[in-house]
Amino acid sequence: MEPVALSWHREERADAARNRAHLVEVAREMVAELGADRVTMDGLAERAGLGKGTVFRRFGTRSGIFHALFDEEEKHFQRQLISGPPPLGPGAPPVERLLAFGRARIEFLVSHTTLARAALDIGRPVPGRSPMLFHVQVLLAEARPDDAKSGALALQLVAALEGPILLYLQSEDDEPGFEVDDLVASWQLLARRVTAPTAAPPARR
Amino acid sequence: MEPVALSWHREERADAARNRAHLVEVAREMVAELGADRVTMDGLAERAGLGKGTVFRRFGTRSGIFHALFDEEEKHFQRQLISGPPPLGPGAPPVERLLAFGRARIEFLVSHTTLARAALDIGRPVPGRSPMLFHVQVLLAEARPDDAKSGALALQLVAALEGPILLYLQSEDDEPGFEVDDLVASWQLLARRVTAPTAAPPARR
DNA sequence: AACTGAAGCGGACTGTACCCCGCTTCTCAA
DNA sequence: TTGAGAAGCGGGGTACAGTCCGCTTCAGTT
Repeated sequence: MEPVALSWHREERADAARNRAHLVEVAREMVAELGADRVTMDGLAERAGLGKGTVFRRFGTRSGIFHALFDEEEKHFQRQLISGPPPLGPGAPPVERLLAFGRARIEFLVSHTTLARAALDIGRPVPGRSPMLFHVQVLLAEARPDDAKSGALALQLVAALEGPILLYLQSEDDEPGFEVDDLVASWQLLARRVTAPTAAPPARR
Repeated sequence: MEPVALSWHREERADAARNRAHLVEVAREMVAELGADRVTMDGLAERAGLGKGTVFRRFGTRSGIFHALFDEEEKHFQRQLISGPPPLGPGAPPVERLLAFGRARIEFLVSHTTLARAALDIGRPVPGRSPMLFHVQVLLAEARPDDAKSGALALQLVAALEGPILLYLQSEDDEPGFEVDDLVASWQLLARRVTAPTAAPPARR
């Protein structure tokens, strides 16, 4: 009888895992040293002492590398959300948590802008099942159980949060653009108003 | 006395303008025929009977081509905003216009997704002075003169509108993802609540 | 320990975005 | 009409992302 595949994913082989870890480490060095845009696949492979094929096998695409790097940072952030102290973590009322989330997320993204942007891959868009999305959706549902059924609202709030930094705003140098505090304040305004109890029944039409 | 440069931009030379127009035309054909991702600079140059250098001189970058194509569509859209019939154009109360804008913009982006995405260029982000941003900012200021001072709110609402389509959503094929109607409905909810008269004075803190 | 199929590896190869620079064409003023 | 300088043009050159496939290494099995 042939072995039944219980998990969809066979474990990564030991040497492969070793190489992945090493590549991530070297990549981080190179990003720190040269900036993300000067990191090339060939350069990374060479400096890591591995073949180019290996790099691509591990990360699939150039932005895959930055995605991997960024993901490590994300994990720290997510840990705050699920087991950190309130109001960011559990234990505060949903709206409070939403507001805290907004500030924390914006500050996080601002301090990781280059990586976050380098990790973006147009054509293969951000996975629909992102933890950020889920988090906002849950909080939203707690705060206003009536709406938010489709998840579109959560998606849009996340986009309102991340879009300006990922997509629209000149990251650094030259003119000021927007201040972080403005973004935080106005997202919090948005979140508060969306979750505020509706005074009158929703307008006809 | 040497001539003073009154405008920052000397007019484009006649042959150059001719070439640009021709390139745009050929590019549009090729996009329709092959899909945006199979349009190459060399291919475009060859099919247009021009040198590769010329293509780059005119559009600067690959996504520049799609940007040019997309801009033409945008112009039609913007015309609706500034001189079309209400509620999209002028003549309706601001909140009505905002709601109409949301629907129109989402439908517009959905029907031009591939071009819009191809026009995206990470690294050189969307110009801060976009007409969309301005439009939303004005309507917002009319509806709620008290807040929206920094413009961040308008930016975030635009991001909420465009982000899901440009960045987060799998554009076509496979599973449903989100329905356009969900996006429209929930953005309108967002817009309505943000502009709704606040019941109580803004919460302390 | 030896075997074996799967997983991983390397690096030559390909396609393409973007640069460069000598040559051509335009524009405008005299 | 012509001369001069600027703007535009072409296409070969470069660098890099991503593919391919024959060889090597691993990890269970006997």
